[in-house]
Amino acid sequence: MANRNTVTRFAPSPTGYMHIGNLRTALYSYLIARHGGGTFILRIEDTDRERLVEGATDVIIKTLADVGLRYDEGPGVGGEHGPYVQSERREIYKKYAEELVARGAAYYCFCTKERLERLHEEDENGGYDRHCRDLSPEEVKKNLEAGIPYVIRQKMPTEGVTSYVDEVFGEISTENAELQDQILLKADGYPTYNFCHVVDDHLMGVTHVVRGSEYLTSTPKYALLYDAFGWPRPHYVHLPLLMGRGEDGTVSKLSKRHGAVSFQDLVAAGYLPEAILNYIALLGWCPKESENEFFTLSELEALFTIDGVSKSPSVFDYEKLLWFNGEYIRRLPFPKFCELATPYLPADLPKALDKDKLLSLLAGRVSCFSEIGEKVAFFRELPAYDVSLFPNKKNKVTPELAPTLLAAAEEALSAISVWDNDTLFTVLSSVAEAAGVKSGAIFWCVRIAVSGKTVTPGGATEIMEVLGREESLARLAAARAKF
RNA sequence: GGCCCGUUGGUCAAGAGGCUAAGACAUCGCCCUCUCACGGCGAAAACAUGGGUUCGAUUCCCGUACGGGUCACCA
Repeated sequence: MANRNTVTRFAPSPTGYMHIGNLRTALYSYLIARHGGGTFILRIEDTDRERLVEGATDVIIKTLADVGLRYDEGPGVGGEHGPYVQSERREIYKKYAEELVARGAAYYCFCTKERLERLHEEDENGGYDRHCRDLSPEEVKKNLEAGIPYVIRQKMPTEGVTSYVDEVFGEISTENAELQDQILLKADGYPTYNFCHVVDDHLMGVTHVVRGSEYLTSTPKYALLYDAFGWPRPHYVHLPLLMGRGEDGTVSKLSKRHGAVSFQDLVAAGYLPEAILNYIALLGWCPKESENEFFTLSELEALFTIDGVSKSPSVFDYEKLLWFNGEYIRRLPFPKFCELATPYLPADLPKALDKDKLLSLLAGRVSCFSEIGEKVAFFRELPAYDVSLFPNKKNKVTPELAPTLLAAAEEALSAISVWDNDTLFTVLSSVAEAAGVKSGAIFWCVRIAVSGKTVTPGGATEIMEVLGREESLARLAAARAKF
C-alpha cells in the first residue's frame, strides 16, 4: 500500500497528445514516488478554457496505462483529495485567493487588458506597473460593487532575495525586485497555473514537485506563495529539458519540427511502449551501476534516485531509440512478434504466400515495425531491376557467369517438387559444385532474380520457400531472359 | 536585453582532486554468414576557454565564450 511519505504528481494540461518530454516527467515523478513506496497522483490542469481539447484527458490516461504508470489518486480512480481536475475546483481557488488578499499578500487589480497592452508597448521589459497594488479598501469595495472585472495579483516583495534549494540544481536565488506581481486569479474566474498548482500541491499533500526546468526561475514566486499561506514548502525536483536537433544543427526544446514527439506518434510509427520508456528513462538519468541499459519499469522503481538525475539538457536521439526498439522486438516471443507485426504486412500479399514463414524471416531483422512494408514489398511484386546488380566481387560473379548460373539453377529447381528451405539449399549447393563456383555465387544470383534486390530479409532459399515454387521459377525465367 | 541554468567524443553518459578518462548508440575495419541483419573482435573519437586554489585539477572558485531556459489573464 502506498504511503504518504513521498507524494508526487503528474499534472499535465490536456493538449490532445502526450509529448515525450511530458512522458519522461511523468516517469520520473512516478519513479520518485514508487522508489519510496509513496503515492503518485494524476491531476489535470485544464484552467485554460481557450485551449481546451476534446478527449485530451483520455489520451493522457490511456498513455499512462499503456506504459504502466499506475496512479494512486486521480481521474477515474478517485482519492481523498479530489476532485483531480482543476476546472472542478474553482471555488477552492477563489477562497484561497481571497484569503491571500486578506493576508495582505495579494490584491484586486481592475486594470483593463488595453491598459496592460499600452504599458507593454511603452516598455517591452517593464511588466505590470502595480497600478492597483495600493488601492484603498474603499476603492476596491466600490469597484467590486460596481461589477468591474478584476483579477487577483500576488503582491511581491520589492527588495531582498528569495531562494530555495532544488534537489537537482541546488540553491536558486532570485532578487525580489525581479519578480512581477503575477496574476493568480483570472478575470474569467479561473486561476492561473502559478496559483492553482500551489494550492493543489499543498491540499493534496504533494511532497516533491517534479517538473521541467523551465520552472526553475519562477519557483521563487511559488515558494513565496507557500510562505504567505504559512504552508511548508515542498521539495523541488526540476528536470533537465529534452532537446531536439533541427536540420540546421541547432538544438532547442523538443518539438514537432524535430519529428514524431508524441507518444502516440511513436507508437504509430512502430515503436514499442517498453522501448520508448526504457530509452527516455536514460535521458537525463543514469543508474549508479551504469553498465546495463535495459530496465523494466519495476527495476527502475527500485533503482531510481534523484541524485542520478543530470543537470544538463539532453538531445533526443532517434537512432538510439531505434536500436532500443530493435532489441526489444528481437526479445519478443515469436507469437507476440507475429501479433504486432501482422498489421504492418501489406494487405495485398499473394494468397499462397506463407505468412508464418515470412514473419519468422522478419523477426530478428526488424528494428521498427514500420520498416516491414518496404522490406517485404518485393514479395507482392517483383521490382524493376537492372542486370548490373548481378556482378559481385565477393561472390565472384561476373556478367558472363550470371546467366549461366541462373539457367543451371532454374533447370535444377524445376526438376524438384519438394519446396522447402533445406531441399532448395541442398539442390542449389550441388548446382554450385557442379558448376565449379562457390555456393555464394549461385545464392547471390538467385536472390536477385527472385527479389530484384541485393539485400533481402533472409537468404535466397528462404525467400523462395515463402514465395512458392511457381512464382520463384517464373522470376528465375524472367531473370534469365534479361540477358 | 535582464535574470537563471548548463558545458566530458557526433549523441546518451560514468566520473565526484592523482584513472592508460568507463560503457552504450552512430561511424569505420575484420570475423561469422546463401545477401542483409544478428552476434563476436577491434579502431577512430571528448574533459569549451582563460585565470586562480592545490604538490597535483575533468573534478573546487572566478571571469570569458557558447548553448539553453525564462520574463503571458499558457501551462
